[in-house]
Amino acid sequence: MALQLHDSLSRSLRPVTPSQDDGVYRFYNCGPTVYAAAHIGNFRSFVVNDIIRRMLELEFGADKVRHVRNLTDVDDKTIRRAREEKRPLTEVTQEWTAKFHADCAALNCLIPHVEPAATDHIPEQVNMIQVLMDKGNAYRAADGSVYFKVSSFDNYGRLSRVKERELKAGSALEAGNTGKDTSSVDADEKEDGTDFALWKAWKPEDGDVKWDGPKGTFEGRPGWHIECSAMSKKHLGATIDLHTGGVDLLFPHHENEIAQSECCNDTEFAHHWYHSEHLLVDGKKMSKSLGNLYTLDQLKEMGHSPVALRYVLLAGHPRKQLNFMLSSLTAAEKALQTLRGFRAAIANQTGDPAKFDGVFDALRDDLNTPAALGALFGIINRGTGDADAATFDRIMFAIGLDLTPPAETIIEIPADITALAEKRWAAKQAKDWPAADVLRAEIITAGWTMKDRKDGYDLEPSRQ
RNA sequence: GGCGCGGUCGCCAAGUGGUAAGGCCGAGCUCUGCAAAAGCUCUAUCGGCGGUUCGAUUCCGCCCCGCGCCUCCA
Repeated sequence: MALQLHDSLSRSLRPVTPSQDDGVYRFYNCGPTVYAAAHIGNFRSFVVNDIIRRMLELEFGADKVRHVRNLTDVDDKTIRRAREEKRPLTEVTQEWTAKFHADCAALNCLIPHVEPAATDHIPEQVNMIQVLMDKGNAYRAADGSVYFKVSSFDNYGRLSRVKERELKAGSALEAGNTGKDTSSVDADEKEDGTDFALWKAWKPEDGDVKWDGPKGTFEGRPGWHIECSAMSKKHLGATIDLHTGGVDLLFPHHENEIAQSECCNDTEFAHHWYHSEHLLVDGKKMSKSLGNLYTLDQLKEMGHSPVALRYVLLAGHPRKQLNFMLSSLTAAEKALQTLRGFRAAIANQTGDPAKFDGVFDALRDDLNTPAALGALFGIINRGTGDADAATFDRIMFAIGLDLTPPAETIIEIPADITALAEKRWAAKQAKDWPAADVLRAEIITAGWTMKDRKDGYDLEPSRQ
């Protein structure tokens, strides 16, 4: 079975194949906006993309995959953050980029081949906007901003099936079920409500964040969507094999990218579109207002490991909303232990690679990670038999689970606890069971767990 | 209002037109003085009502409930 992925444009499962003669598969994954720590929902999409990357490597070879993921380092949010903290924009974005990289590493994500930043590609974006203006697909508004003229692109709305972006009677906004502030939406200067910004003229609140714009426009900065069009073209070419991101990017972001790129390049932008679904927390989308937003650091502070989070993210189908619960992390830690135990049990054993075919089949079938995990445990439950260690490791590579046991944390054991443990051990050696039991109870009360071995014991702090 | 998704064991979660994977929790057992660890065993008829079919959890229709996007969010 060949690798197949769902394609959002045709809404069907389509095989994944390189379209260019060099056999290199090119894919672009919309990356983070670096203004704060990414939350675990963001990481769901990056982990899913990491599995795509890994599956592509297994499918075509590591040297036949080109993976690009951008960094959005200039937009309203980054600028606001810098202004609030009275720091230069680059200082803020570099800080959060470093944090993002650290989190990705902790989650065992492979590093993209290219990680272009928007601010490093201003000329490319300006050029693209220039072309669009020259072709009549974009216009300059009175304030010097440039907008894309949606009506100039017939295919607009094909991806999202949203033909009109205007507010209609009965829309969410009209219905009043929104408390969001729409005053900052740059609607004033647009010829049509559906048009979107390619270039945003400088405003006082932008501070020193500004660049020269296309000819005849004012200083300013690029709109959000254009960076992906420009950077994808620069690093992967006018037509790419796959473009990915979270569902929320489907509209307007990806719809707009298609419009810009296809009008500019006169060729298909992406052969294949893949969108991962949202991670929900306690049944709702994460949001600061609901207070159900978690970062990797927060989970670590609660004593959970990044691998456990990765496992939890794998436990749901990537294209289905996944309901995250903290208890899932505990379940994941246990499952991971089983995996580690199995791996240790088969050590360097060789066996029948075909034994694990079901796991790879599930993965190749639109990245069905939960089914793959199910198949894996099904095999594990039938015993170590002729399990092939190398094949097992390939599975771990594919889903990116690092089974290396978490580094032994050095824990200071208080002297009084050690003393109690020594006394109990002595009582046990003397077969004075009542005394031993009393001492065990005392140790437990003190918050520690004494685990006996044949030749000694271990002490661990009791988990809350 | 438009577009889309989902409702499967206590929790998480796959799946198929022929009576439902897996993980966690729980229960019982084995092994250990106890505990821990490990091993074994056990636990669902798939939101509701109709329809199609020899047969539906799986296809169609309606209803109920939940979620997402439509607003520079992964």
